[in-house]
Formats: sequence, C-alpha cells, structure tokens
Amino acid sequence: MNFPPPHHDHHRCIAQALAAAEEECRRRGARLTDIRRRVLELVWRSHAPIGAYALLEALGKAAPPTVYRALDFLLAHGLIHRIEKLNAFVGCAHPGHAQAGQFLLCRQCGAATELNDDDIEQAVRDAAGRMGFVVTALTVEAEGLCPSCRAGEGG
Amino acid sequence: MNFPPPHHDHHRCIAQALAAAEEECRRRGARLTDIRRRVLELVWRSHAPIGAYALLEALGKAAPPTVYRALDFLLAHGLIHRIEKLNAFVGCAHPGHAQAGQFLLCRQCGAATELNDDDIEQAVRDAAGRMGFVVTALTVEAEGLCPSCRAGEGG
DNA sequence: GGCTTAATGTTATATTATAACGTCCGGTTC
DNA sequence: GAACCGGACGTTATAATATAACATTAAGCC
Repeated sequence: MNFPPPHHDHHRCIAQALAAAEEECRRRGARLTDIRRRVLELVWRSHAPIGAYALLEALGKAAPPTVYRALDFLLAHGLIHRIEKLNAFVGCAHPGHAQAGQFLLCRQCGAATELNDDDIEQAVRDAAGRMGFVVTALTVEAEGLCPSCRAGEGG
Repeated sequence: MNFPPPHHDHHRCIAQALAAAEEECRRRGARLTDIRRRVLELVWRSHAPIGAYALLEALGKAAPPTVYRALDFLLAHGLIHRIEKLNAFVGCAHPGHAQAGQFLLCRQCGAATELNDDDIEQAVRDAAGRMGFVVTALTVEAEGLCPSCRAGEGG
C-alpha cells in the first residue's frame, strides 16, 4: 500500500478496483447493479474523496436517494469508505480485508490513502482499555502532505 | 483524564471548564463574550457532543450564524472540539494543552472523552512517515462502550 | 407466467452550514 | 464628548448534505 504518485496509470487502479468489487460481490452474493457499479467507477475517478452531490451530478439524471442508496450499498460491502472530515467517499483498494478506517489526507492534492496499520489500532485499543473503554469501530483521519506535494513545496 | 461516571458532580465539570476558559481567553487576549460563554455552557451541559442546531434551540432567540460564530471562536481557541463523525461539539477539558483530537465515543450513553495519547499520535506519525507523508493534524474517533455502559450490558 | 422481494424512481423535506450585508457596541483618538 | 474604527452581533437568504415516505419497476424463483 503506497501513496499514488501524481501521474500513475490510474486506469489500472480503476480496473483493479472494479474487478475486486465484482469478485467481492460474487463472494458475498451481493448484486453489483448498474447504478452501483457506475457510482463505484465515479468514486474511483480519482484518489481524492468525492461528495455525494458531485457523484449525483456526474451520474446525470438521478435524485439524491439514488446516489445515497448506492453509497450505502458500497459502504456496507466495504467497497468504499466514508471520510468523515470531508463528508466524502473514496474507493477501498482491498475489499474483503478487515478495514480499520485509517486515512492519510493530503491537503494539497486531496488524495486519500488507506493505512490500516495494526500498531495504530493497537495503540488506540490500549489507551482506551486503560480507561475501561472497549473500541468497536475506529476512525483515523490524518491531514498533511503527501510525498509528491511535499517535494513540490520545496520542503 | 478519566471517563466521567454516570452520576458524577457535573456542576463541578462545568465550573472548572468555564474557569479554564476565562483564564485561557485572558491569557490569549480573546473576548469571551456573553453569547460565547452561553454557548460554551450549553456545550458543557453534558459530556455527549451536541449539534449546532440543538445549541441554537437552547439559546432561544438566535439565528444559525450566531451559534456557528460562537462555535468557530470556541474551536479557534481550543475551548471545544468538533466530533466529525457526529457533526457535533464537545467541551475541551484542558484548554491550552496541545490537543490531538483523539476521542472515545460511547455508543450507549453518548459520552465523548478525550484521549490525547502520545503513543497513538506517534504510531500514526510513524506509519505515515513510512509512506513519506507528513501529518499536520490528526483526528481519531473511536466508537465503543464506556466502562459504565459495558457494566450495564452485563458484558 | 405469476409471485415475491430487492432495487430504483420520485417528491418532499430534514439537517447542517455559510454568504452577504446591515447594525451596534466598545475602545481609542483628538 | 464627538468622531472614528474594528470586532461582534443581527438578519435574511441560501448552499450543501442527507433522509423519509411511498410509487414503480426489475430480478429471481417456483
């Protein structure tokens, strides 16, 4: 899992994501309908999270519930993630693997990258556990600068 | 820093928070006006995050910008925190100390408690750093069950 | 083909947040 | 104290995000 370089072959990302989604839906007996697939494709247009209404516009003739229902489906099956800070959605590169909801958000290029780091999760569980708190879901959203944008800033 | 027991002396929490806010504003040369203080008090009515429109209603005769401006001020001076998952706000128990934005959110009683654990922050910085990413702001929101609610569930 | 359920369409509305501009108030200067 | 200045607040309108409720259509099953 790496930060997507600025000019990587993004069609490959999309193709892989769609193939993985097909496979995951087959495995789960879930129906990846036309609308759902189209929304997933739109989410994968970029590594930057996209909002529901931007998807709606890109879809063309559709009402909000159409998009939100597709998003709900994709979220439920782990094919996309929601970035709480941004009220926006980003594709999941590895559906099927347990996802921790850990993201690095570049404030320059907008790209979101998944971390899924066990040490982070363990550190949270430990700290919570010391207070008697049991964690059932974890959201980590770290804002900053990705390698490419950092280079660009001369830092 | 501990999880607030269900029937603690909450007036003490409020009094301490307001005193700390006064002090912090004095220190910063910021004006804790009547509206701002009232919003802060309302936020501190409970340890559960409260939404802007609930505050608005509690304030009585006021329009959204009034509340949002007060919230912006309180956020800017570290007197409250925003919980992204909930679009809601919670008091900061220790204004003036560097805050990491780490929270435990009890899904039963709704209480939010601040963590500010260095190990968590370090784990995130390490994992990000391995990908060449520099973190400038960190949001951690862990959902789960607090000690009291866990006891209540017989688990 | 008819039944059943899931998926989608459609309309309306709830919830969260901000833009834009006018007014007031507190402090400073003269 | 009057004139001025800037920050805080009032007010109206609207943007952005999300869901409720119910009608219609499509898919899978026997």
